[in-house]
Amino acid sequence: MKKKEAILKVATVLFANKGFADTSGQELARLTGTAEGTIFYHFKSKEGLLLAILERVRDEILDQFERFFENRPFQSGLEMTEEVVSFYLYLAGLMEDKFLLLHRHALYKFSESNPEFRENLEAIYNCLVDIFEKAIVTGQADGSIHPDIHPRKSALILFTMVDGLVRFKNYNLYDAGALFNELMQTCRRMLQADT
Amino acid sequence: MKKKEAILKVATVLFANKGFADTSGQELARLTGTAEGTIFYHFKSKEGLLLAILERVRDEILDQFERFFENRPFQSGLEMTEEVVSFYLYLAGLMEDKFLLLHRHALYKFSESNPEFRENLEAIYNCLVDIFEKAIVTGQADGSIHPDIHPRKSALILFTMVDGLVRFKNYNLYDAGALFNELMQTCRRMLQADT
DNA sequence: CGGGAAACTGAGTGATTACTCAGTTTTTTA
DNA sequence: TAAAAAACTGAGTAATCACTCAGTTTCCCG
Repeated sequence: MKKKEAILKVATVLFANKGFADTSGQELARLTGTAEGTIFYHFKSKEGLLLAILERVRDEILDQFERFFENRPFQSGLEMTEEVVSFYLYLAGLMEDKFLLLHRHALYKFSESNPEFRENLEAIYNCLVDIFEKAIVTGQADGSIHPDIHPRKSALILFTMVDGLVRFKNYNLYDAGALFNELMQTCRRMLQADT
Repeated sequence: MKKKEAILKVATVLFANKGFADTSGQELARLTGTAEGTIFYHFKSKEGLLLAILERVRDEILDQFERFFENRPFQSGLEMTEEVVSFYLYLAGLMEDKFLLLHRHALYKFSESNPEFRENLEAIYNCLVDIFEKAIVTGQADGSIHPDIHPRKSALILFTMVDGLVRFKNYNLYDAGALFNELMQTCRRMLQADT
């Protein structure tokens, strides 16, 4: 069981940073100190290995958000939204490789032929969007968020924004950290009720 | 010259939709009706072909925005911003393959070793962000955009949002078209001066 | 211990890859 | 129209790929 763990760990980093097609079984074996055959003993194929990684990432992200919400009192729906955005960015830093992997095209390519990929991706994305939506609905109930806002659609916009920022950061296109305050301000302006 | 054009055209579609590593010279030759040797007669390598495509995409995008601004009167900076967002989304639909290609990891991987890739990517991104920034500055001058907004940073946030939506659309994750109105409303709320 | 199961090995396989090159066809030019 | 230049060809090459399999080691349980 030790080697299986090593393969999953190393493959996550390589698939995320080098890409699925550009990572060979040979390289994977070398870096994990295993024989190439071991990879195919534990996983039926390279695609199967990627799927196993995706399942882990889904579990981890869903688990992290579950723990985030445990016994956390929010002053208002607007504050809840802001804290979720903040936590998402924190998580993307903590699990950088895994979020990078989620932006890889290989996942979406396999999704077209293998429903298991799509199910896992949908579970992750829906979890995130659902949380944003719930926060907006809460905010509309307590008056901190403007009633004209469409909860689902705005949740998607919010997600687009945050996820896009993570992408920029991971690609080193712009200094995403410097945009944090601006992002929070944008969320507030976008959502808040008239004062 | 006819075959070179065909190779560039077909490779753009394949690299964008199948990926760089997953597109072979053999397939490219078959679909363009050329011999595989022809590809390497016109481009020194597969990487060189990708670079040639990227240069075309840059030229095309920069050209499109130049033409967009020709003799176009904007009522205000805020309106200008909204129209730029709108045009960006229109362009992403018109040049779907090319925008899909811009989200491919191969480009960013080559950017690390080949400065020509990075220069072209930066030219594209800076063009887009600069336009957003200029629109915000204009809006702050004419009073349609809130003075507290940081032009550059907000331009980046705006770009993040729009580009993220394009990504969702291209990946068929969510119906981006349905989010258009919400996006425009978000831009307005995010930027507009107090009323 | 003993023995069966699970984990692991690494040489081997056929397919595919990017790229080359010597030669042919087409186009341009004088 | 002849010669030079440019465009094009496709068989060939060495390397790499994902994956297999027959055999070995390690582990667990009675």
